[in-house]
Amino acid sequence: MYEIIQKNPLFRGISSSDIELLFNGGIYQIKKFQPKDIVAIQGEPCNHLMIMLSGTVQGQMVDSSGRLIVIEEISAPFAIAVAFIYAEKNDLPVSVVALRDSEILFMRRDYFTDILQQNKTVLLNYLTVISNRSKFLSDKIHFLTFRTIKSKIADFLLKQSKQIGSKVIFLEETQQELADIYGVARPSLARTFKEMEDEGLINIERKKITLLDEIKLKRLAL
Amino acid sequence: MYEIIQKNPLFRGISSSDIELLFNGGIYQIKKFQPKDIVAIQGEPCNHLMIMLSGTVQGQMVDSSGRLIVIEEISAPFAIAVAFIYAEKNDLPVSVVALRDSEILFMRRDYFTDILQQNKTVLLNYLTVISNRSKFLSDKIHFLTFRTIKSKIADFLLKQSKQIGSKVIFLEETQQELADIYGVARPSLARTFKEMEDEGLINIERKKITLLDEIKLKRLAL
DNA sequence: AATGGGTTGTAACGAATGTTACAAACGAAA
DNA sequence: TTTCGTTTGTAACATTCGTTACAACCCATT
Repeated sequence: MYEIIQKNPLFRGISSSDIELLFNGGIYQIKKFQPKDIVAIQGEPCNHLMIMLSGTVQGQMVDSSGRLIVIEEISAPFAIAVAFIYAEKNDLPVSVVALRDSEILFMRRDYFTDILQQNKTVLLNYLTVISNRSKFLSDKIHFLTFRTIKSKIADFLLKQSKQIGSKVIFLEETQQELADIYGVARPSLARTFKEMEDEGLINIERKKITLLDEIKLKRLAL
Repeated sequence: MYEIIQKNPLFRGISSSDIELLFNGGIYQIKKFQPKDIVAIQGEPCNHLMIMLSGTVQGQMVDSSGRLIVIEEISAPFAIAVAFIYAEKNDLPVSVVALRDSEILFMRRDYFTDILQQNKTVLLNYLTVISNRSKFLSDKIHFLTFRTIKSKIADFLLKQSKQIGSKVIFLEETQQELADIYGVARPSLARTFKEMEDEGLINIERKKITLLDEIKLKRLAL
């Protein structure tokens, strides 16, 4: 277990033995979840730090018409709800749902506060993690403000392409999963992909997408 | 100046004299801005903490079609960019524009880090501030995922009403300003207001809005 | 090879929103 | 009071997207 925790950004640079010392005294609890189990519910207060020990969960928001929007996926060794436990209104903004068999370590905020005060490295790590988190959320807002689906797709494809360093992208998600990430309807997504192909921006062969005109794509994504 | 800084949530519970000590040694710089002056530009790295000493600024995002989205307004004695200075990719997600004559204190991240290490109260304040910030951004995302303008308006009116404790709301913003906050077109906003009046949800007399059917409004806003 | 569940492609239609334009109403300053 | 810039109300039309439905396709299993 401590090897996994050691890989968590919060405990970067801390030795296994130090982690063992910090976690000593039964200050945590480990729960197991199966796929589709609900780990935490949108709107409920969040007083625990949750560290993924194995598996994957998904942060989901539901809007007024019942549409599902996937905010993010989190796998071991990362943590959930890091940024909320110290907020004055600390109710969770998302529901957390297990995608696979998962083990999650729960630690009460008080105990985590003790760790922060005991260990300066963890504290500085925490500052970085929570700042990155704000950046992530801001980027998400930026993404959601794209008005057209075409802009969202252009942004998504360019980021993917940059990340893997190739103009040929193999999609790992189904159209439905992409649609949930974008917060759009699946057929609308497919239609837009086709329009972009017709316009010569990309080439699509099922899951394989080739970027043909990056200049126009960049213009679409700002 | 120190009286203003003392009112900033980061320095809550710190005495004026202690603040004077912390800020001693020319570790900051004060700049003045006039309305429409640009304080910081979207996409540029952000290595300074900025504390408003007077005036008001606005955080704005621009999307691919040139639409302006107002993320927030910040006035003295609050701070700007608190949540980003420690992020690994610390480029600002918004542009900051002065709305009124403003004085802003700039402090390099290094110096602020020193303060965090010197003073535990400031550190704990910082954790709360940055957590609140994440909560704010998440709420913003939740708001942006409302698909219809009607839902956005319902959510906005209910929050306003709850805040002032009255069913009668006097709008402080122009329609254009509201449209920028919502990320919608101004005539679309006016049309939707009218539709909601036709449906008996609200009553509108120019800037005065009366909530008539809170149950249906709540259903719209989830 | 045949079957069946899931994924993708596509079309028709309606709903929501954006765009543009202009008139009416307001309010501050002359 | 008049004037002028700003704000609001409203309409017509275009665009984008959602909804629903169904066929084509893929692929793992039988």
